[in-house]
Amino acid sequence: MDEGVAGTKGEGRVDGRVARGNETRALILKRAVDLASVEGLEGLSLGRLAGELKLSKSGVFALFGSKEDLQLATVRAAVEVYVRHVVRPAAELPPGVGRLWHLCLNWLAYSRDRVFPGGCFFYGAAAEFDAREGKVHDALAAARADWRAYVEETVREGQAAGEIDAGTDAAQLGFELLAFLEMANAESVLHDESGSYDRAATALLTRLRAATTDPSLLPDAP
Amino acid sequence: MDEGVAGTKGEGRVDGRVARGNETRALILKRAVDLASVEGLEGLSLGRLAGELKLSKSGVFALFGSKEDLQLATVRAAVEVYVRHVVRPAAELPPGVGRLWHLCLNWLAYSRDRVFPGGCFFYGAAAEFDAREGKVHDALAAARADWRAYVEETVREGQAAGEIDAGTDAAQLGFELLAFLEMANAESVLHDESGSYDRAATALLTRLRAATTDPSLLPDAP
DNA sequence: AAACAATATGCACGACCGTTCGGTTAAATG
DNA sequence: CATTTAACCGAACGGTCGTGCATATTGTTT
Repeated sequence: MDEGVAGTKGEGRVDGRVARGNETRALILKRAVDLASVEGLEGLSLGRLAGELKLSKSGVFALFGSKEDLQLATVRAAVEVYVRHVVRPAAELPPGVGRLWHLCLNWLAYSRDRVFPGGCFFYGAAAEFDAREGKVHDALAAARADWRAYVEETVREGQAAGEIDAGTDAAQLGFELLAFLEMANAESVLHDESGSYDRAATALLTRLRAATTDPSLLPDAP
Repeated sequence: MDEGVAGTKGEGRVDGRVARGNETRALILKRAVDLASVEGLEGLSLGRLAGELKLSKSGVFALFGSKEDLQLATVRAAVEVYVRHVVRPAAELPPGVGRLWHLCLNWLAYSRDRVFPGGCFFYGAAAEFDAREGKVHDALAAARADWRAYVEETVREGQAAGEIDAGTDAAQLGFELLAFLEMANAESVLHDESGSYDRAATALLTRLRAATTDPSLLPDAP
């Protein structure tokens, strides 16, 4: 069984020591996701993390158990940030092509605003572990599969709402939209430039217009 | 001054020692590009490289001068492979939308056939160094810029040949085509699957059909 | 044959890596 | 109160990393 919130039992009482530990863990992970987005998950080092945060290396180690577990925890922490910036705001909108469009816009903002200093965390991490084996690869593959499935579901909801052509292949449309998003991130980070986000927005809008039943639901220009 | 072919002077005579060195260098780089495509350019290690090839670590080191120079040489070696598999075969076709289409097909084959065991070398390497500074980043950024410029030039040649709409924004079309290619590579390598190449081909063909003046120049299905 | 140049090696270095272990401090428990 | 439990530290371990350096080997030049 998994404790949703660590330390909760019966009433809201929490062990003060565990609470302190969770705070430290969160502090470490906050730094870890930023570091990993630039240097990679393998570039994470217990010593460096401890040094920057003025903790002992063995203390950091003890809080996670192993480097691999630290990497896995870092991935989970990045997922939370991702959901907060990209998924949740769009979920508040009614299903339809507008929600899909804003999902894309949120993603572009998440990348452009450098929520992670190295651009999209998962772009870098997935590229780093795509051809390897192990738990970290599996966690990243699962995270990406979830994200793709969510986008496809959003497409299907748009179809159910009558705003997206019923004949549209949801997986195909998702593939193309995500391709534009990731391409924008890649170009922008590599060349330290932001024009690619406009290109992506143009491409996204054109593609969505071709798939919607009512173009007036989408803006004229990005 | 840079020697295009090392050791050439006056006639075609080559120093036997230099020739041997070049062979060893090529042997090392052959292994290095494969290794780096899976483990990353930073994951390259002189000791491991030397061990696998039964050379001494200091010998490998002396041949390149530093790890950074080894990485740069590895990037150059990967460019050669890339040009041989993707660019050159398409350059033999007449300018037009057909050349552009085959450029994309070559890329898909280059990725799908795992010319590098970890998928497209530059996808991984660029993601690894995109947010860093230094010569390796610059080399990768330059390589990618060259590739994009080449694709755009191919688009413009197609326009000059009257096979692509004159009103098409070459940079925008290039952006979208490359997005599909890289997305296919990313999905395929991460999930160890090959269906994404079909998706990419479908997307590419649809996009090219929308931009060409004569759809009969393109196949009906990928 | 002598002088030279380039490849390749063996050995050692300092730095950093993840990990282990014993010990200290402080909160919860009885 | 004493005891247990959890966070955290300091020091050390075995390994690997990139890098120097002195030297042997091999090919070229005069």
